Amino acid sequence: MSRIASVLLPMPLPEAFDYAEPEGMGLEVGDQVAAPLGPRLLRGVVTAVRDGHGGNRPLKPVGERLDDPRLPPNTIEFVQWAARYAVDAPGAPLAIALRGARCPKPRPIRVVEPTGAEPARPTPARQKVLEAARVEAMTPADLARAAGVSSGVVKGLVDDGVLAVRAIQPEARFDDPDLARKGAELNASQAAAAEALKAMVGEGAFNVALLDGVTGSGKTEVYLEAAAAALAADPTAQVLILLPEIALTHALIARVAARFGAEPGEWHSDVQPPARRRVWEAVATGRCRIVVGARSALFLPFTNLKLIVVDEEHDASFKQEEGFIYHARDLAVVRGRIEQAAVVLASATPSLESLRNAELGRYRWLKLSARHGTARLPDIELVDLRSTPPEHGRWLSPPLVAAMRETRARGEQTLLFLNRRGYAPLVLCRACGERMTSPDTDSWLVEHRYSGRLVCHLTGFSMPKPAACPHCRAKDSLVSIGPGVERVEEEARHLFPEARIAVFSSDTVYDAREAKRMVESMAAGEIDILVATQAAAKGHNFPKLTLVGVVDADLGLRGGDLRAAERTYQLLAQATGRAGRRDRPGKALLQTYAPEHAVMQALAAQDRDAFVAAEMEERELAKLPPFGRLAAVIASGADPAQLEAFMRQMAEAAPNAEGVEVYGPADAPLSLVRGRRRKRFLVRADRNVDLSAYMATWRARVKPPASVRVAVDVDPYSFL
DNA sequence: ACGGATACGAAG
DNA sequence: TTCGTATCCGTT
Repeated sequence: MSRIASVLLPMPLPEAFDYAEPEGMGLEVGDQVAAPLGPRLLRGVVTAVRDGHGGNRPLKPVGERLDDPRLPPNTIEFVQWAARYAVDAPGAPLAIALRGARCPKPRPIRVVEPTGAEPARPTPARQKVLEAARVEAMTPADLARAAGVSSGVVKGLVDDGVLAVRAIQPEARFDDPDLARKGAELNASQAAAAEALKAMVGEGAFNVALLDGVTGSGKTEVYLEAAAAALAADPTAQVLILLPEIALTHALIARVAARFGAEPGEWHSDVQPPARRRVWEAVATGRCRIVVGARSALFLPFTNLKLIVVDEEHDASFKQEEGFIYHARDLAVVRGRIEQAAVVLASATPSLESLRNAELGRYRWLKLSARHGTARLPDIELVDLRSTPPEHGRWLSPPLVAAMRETRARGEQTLLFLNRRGYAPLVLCRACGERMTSPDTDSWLVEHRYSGRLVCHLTGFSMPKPAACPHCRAKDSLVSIGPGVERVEEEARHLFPEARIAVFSSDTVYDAREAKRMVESMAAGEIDILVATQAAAKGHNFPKLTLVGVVDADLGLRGGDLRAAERTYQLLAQATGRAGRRDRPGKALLQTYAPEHAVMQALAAQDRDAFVAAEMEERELAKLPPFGRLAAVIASGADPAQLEAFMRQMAEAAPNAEGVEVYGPADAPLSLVRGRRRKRFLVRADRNVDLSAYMATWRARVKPPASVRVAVDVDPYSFL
C-alpha cells in the first residue's frame, strides 16, 4: 500500500499539501522534508501520514527526508492552534517555528588526530604534540598551544602523515544545569511565593500564576526557584523565560548562568544564524534545557517544556504587530496548556487581562509585597505645569530644576524620562505654516539634531534638514516644535554646564553592547543626568539614582486609545520605580497639565488598586477587554477607489452573530503609509464568542483584489 | 509585431 | 511566498 504524507510548508497556503511517500522513506509526523512546490524544493514538516494514493490527480513525491530533528507533535499542535487563533495560514507560524532549522549550520571545525604512524624523527617537541593529540582531538592552533610548541611542529607532523586533519561538526554544548547550587537568599514574601510556584510546578500540569510584585521586590529570584524545581523534578524538563526586549536578555542570561552554572540558550532576532541553528537543534533534541529569549522563542521545538515564565508580562512589546500577528503572553498560556506546563506571568504592573484572570481565580495570584533589601518606594509628586510652567521654549519646570539641583548637590543621579526620540517631534514653517511630513505617509518628520536630519519614525525615511521651507521657499523659517530627548539634554546642559549628561534612546544606544556599556557607566556613577526614553526605563538597577523627572507625563494619554491610561500607568510606574534603591530614598516628579487625572492621582498616591478598580469599571461598562474582546481588520491599497470598493464589500459580507458588533469602515488613524491608504473595521464581541471563527468566516466571504492587502488582528493592542 | 512591465492565480 | 503565464501598453 502506498502512503500519503501531508506536508505543512512555511508559506501562506491554506492547509498542508499532500505528497506521495517514496517507497521505503518511512516518514513520521514531525519529520522535516524537502517537498516540491511548483518549480522549487521547500523545507516543510510532515503533519500526517496515511495509506492511499492521489486518485485521479497523481501526487508529487516528497523530495527527501532531511537529516534534522523532528518537530515535536506539541509544537505542531501549537503552530496549528496559533494559526487558527490569529486567522492566518498555518504556514505563517510554521515559518517562525522553523526559523532556526533554516539557518546554516555552524562552520565545521578542522581538528587533527593521530593516525597511528610513528614520526620519522621523534624530536622532543614532536613527542609533546603527539602526547597532547592522543588525549583529545583539537584544532592545530589549540594543539600547538597545549603542547607548548609552535604551530610549525604540528604542521610538520601533518605533512609527515603522523597526524590527520578531519572536519567535524562542533556539537553545541549546553551544559546541564547544576541543581545542587543554592539560590539567592529570599525574604519571607519571596519565600512564600517561591514555595507556591514550586508546588504548582510540582503538579506537572497546566497551571498559570500571576507573580505580582512591585519594582525591586525580587521577582526574578522567585521564578528562578520555580525553574530550579521544574528542572530538578524531571531530568529532561525544559524551561523557557520570555522577556519583552532583547536589551534585557543579557542581564538575565548572566543571572541564569550564575544560578545554574550553565549558559541558557539565547533566542532573539540579534542572535546570528549559525548560533540560532545550534540553539534550535539543542532545544529540539532536549540538550538545551533553559532558554532565555524574546517573543519568538515561544515557537521553539521544545520536547518537554515544563515551565514558561513571561517576565514584564504587561509589556506591549510581546505583541507582534507585523507579519504573523500574535501576543506572546497570550500564546504562552496556550502553549502551556498544550505542553501541560506551568506558566508564570510576572509584573509589577500586570495587564488588566491578567489581573482579571487572577481575580476570577483562573490564575493563582502571588503577591510580593516587600521591597527587596532595605530600599523604600520613591515619593512621587505631581508638578502642575499650569501653575509652575517652564520658561517659554523650555521643558523643565522650576520645581523639577530645583530637585535636580539638590540631587546634584548630594552627588546623586537624575533620570529625565521622556518617551520621545530626537530633538523635536514637529518641524513647521513660520512663514506658510507647512508641517514637514513624510512623503507618502501621513506622519510628522521628527527632527534629529545629532544627525541633522528629519526622520520618519514609522517608515525610516529621512532627509537632511532643509535650509529653506520646501513649500514656500522662505529662508530660516523652519521652527522646531515640542521636545524630544535631545532637546531636553540641551536644556539640561544649559542648566548644569558642568554635569556629565548622557542620552539613552535607540538612536544613541543602537545595540545590546552599547546598552550594556551605558548601563554600566550609569551604575558606576559616571553619569550625573541621564535623559532617556523607555529604552532605559525597563529593568535596570542604578544604585545612585535618586531622582526621576518625567518630562511629559501626559504624553501617552493623548490620542486616547483603549489602553492609553493603562499603558501610561505601567510606563510611569516603571520609570519612577527606578528612583531610590538600596539605602537611598528616591523621589519622582511628574510634570503634568492634568494632575487630577486618575492615572496621575494613582501614581502620586502609589495606589495601583484604586487605578485598576476605576479602569476595570470603565472597561466593564463599555464591555471592552478584559470584559469583552476586540478584533480589527486593516486593509490597505495604493488605489483608493479599489480599497473603497473592497471595504464596501467587506461591510456587506460581515456575518450577523449574537454578541458581535462591527464598527466601520473608517480611515485608520495612520491613513497613509508608504503611499498606501489604510482603512479598518473594529469588531467587539462578548467573551464567549469564538472571535477567531467569526473573523475567519468573514474573511473567507470576500476575496480582495490583488492590489489590496488585508490583515486581521485578533485582540489588537495598537489601534493605528 | 515586439518586448518590457505588471497583474493574477496556482502551487499537492 | 514565488513563479509562470496572460495581458496591457508603448515603441518600432
